[in-house]
Amino acid sequence: MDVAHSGVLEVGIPVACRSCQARHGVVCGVLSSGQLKDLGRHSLRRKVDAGCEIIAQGSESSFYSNIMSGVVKLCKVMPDGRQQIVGLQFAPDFVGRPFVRESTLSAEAATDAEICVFPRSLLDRMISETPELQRSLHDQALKELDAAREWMLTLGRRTAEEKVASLLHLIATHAEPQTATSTAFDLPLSRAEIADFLGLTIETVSRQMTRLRKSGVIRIENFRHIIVPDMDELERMISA
Amino acid sequence: MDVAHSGVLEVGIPVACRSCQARHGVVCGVLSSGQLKDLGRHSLRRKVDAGCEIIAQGSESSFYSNIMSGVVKLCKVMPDGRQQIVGLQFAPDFVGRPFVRESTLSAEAATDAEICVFPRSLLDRMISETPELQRSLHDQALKELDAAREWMLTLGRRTAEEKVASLLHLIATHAEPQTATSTAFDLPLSRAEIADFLGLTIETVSRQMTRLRKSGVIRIENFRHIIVPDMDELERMISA
DNA sequence: ATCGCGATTTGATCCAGATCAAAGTTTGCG
DNA sequence: CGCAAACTTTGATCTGGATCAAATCGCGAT
Repeated sequence: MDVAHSGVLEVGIPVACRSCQARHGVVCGVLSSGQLKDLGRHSLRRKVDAGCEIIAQGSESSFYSNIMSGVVKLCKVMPDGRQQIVGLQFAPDFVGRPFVRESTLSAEAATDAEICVFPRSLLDRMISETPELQRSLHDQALKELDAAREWMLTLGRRTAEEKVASLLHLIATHAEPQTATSTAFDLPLSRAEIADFLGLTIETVSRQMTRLRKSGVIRIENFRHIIVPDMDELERMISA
Repeated sequence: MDVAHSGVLEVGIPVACRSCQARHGVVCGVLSSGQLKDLGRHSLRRKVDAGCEIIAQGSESSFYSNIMSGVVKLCKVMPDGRQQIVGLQFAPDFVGRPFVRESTLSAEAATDAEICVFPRSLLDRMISETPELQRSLHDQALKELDAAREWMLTLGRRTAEEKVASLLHLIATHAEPQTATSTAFDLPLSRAEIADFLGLTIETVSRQMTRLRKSGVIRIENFRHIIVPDMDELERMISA
């Protein structure tokens, strides 16, 4: 995936990583090379393991990130422990909510991932000053809004089988490589996480998965690796 | 509600309305008075009846609107007719998706409403040129994104009773007037629309409504008019 | 007023998906 | 290698909400 497209340019000066122990990152910057000077010393590339919480729900976070590789899940949990994944983000998405101190959701690496971290104060200022950056973040917000609303339809009106098919379609669409019709990919989510994304239980997810396998829509290897022989067939299941 | 806050200023020159038959509107404009001159002759205020479709799903729309009064529902429908309301908008929200030709959802007046209509081409240009407008639309997009994600939690993880309580809470929160704890309001949605917003059937909505009434959380008059004696109690039901 | 029709409520029954329970599988670690 | 803990699948049963089926209510038109 072309990272430069996202408005993120990698500069490549190796530095010690301040926030994660025993790892090192490289500096990266945002948008125009004129601004790289500003940002250079304040941002860094960082590796995070699967399960690592990038932003905690209800906390104030003092930084933003760009996803360089891997998958990040956005999650809301209720006081009694019920939880719902409200979005998946892939490279080169932006993580964090501009202009607002406290996050209403948590962001957690679903797979091992690399992110590029920026201090909030700096980036907030840059957003106000550079219209292209504002526009690029506005575009991503609108894209995420479309995705969220599409998922509301899935959560509210689709059956368990359609939900699972929708998830597979979503992942397949965002995880290359794919041939013309046949697609293979690794699921970035466990069964429990899939259940939390679809508003189902793990048992139901598992059962629908076997159902799709038995009906020939997908093949499963290693729990995680999925093959979709015919994407059209998968799309037909979603009736969309 | 303070409409000027939204970046919309009403100018108040009466003109014939081009798009709706037998009605008349008044010109209104966007943001700074310097730009009003530009926009003045191209936008108009318009009354729409409940049920009127402002933007059709899958169509290209050539205008944007601002809601001056009333409630607008955003709706997605599947080929087989299942449908899901994916958002409610109140004055002074902006309706329409900047920069994208085709809408993935329909916008329909849920109540009689007044909207202020702008030609797309003009506003797209203005958005690019005026950072405050861009910023204001960016903010609304982020607000809608938060609302959509909150609703995903409701759709995926709450029970029917909690869903209905969540809806009442949402409406109560956006429809004044309210005293310290007691609140009264008119529902802008029919039972069928509530069902489509909550991912339930009308029968379940009706049953949960009576349940809330019998347990004393709400009082119902006229199907449409609801009284919440104690908002705290309603909030406790949502566990949020 | 009364009629008629659509919206709402209420009741009876059904079923998709949840819950409870028990095997497999996979992975990491001593 | 072998065991333990976590994850996944499969099975049996239960249940919240859907579906099917009547009433009842409210409202505009005659």
